[in-house]
Amino acid sequence: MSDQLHHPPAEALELAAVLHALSDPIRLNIVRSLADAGACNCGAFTVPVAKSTLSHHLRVLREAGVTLTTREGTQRVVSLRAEDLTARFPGLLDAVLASAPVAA
Amino acid sequence: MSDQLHHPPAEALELAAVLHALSDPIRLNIVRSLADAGACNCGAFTVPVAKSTLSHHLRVLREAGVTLTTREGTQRVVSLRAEDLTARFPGLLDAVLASAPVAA
DNA sequence: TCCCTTGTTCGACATTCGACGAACATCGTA
DNA sequence: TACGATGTTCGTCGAATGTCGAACAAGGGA
Repeated sequence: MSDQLHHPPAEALELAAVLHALSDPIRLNIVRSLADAGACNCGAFTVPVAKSTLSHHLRVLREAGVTLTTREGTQRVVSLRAEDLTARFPGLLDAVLASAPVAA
Repeated sequence: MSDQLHHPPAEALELAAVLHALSDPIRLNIVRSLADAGACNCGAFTVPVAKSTLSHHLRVLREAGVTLTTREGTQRVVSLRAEDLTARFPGLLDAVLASAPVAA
């Protein structure tokens, strides 16, 4: 297997795919956690789903180009691709994060 | 039936719903047309789908609070709720429109 | 009145999505 | 080597989504 997980290059990010990735409450939650905490391993997210489901959501985010996932020993470290996103879609991530105080 | 179509009030717009409404290429196309042309009747959109499908997409946009639809005789006039969206999610619509030059 | 234009609504259908548990792979460590 | 921790992948399920055509509703003219 590729020891590198699939990530789209920065210039290939598609708006519809990014918006779709962000349009799920669970994933929005994950993105907010990442914006707050910087980077997390997969187990650090407090989402009310099974780990296989979490893995699925992280994959959607990763394949849309929203997050970056790297191997760190037996763990995965997930972080926001904030710079790539902002370069491709200026203001989008900021607007989403500003509007997404979860419960609001 | 209600001669008024259902539209969520400005303060009830949900981010995930708005993002989901915008995450479809066809709907993104519609939103861009509206941003350019101001307001259109349903038939004015040049989208490659059947009219029933277009009607469905317009409903999704309307129920997410992205567009406003009013009756105008036998036609419907569809417009962007740009002010409501910007008030609720500052910068979001601008970012989407700036990034959505369709073919880009 | 009859008909045409404009959209909506109603099934039907295939596809996708989100969710789960079970099984598997990988790495670090005892 | 054996085991435990961490995630991924697989198979499955039900619900939602996108699409279409056909039927329907409402207005405006001829």
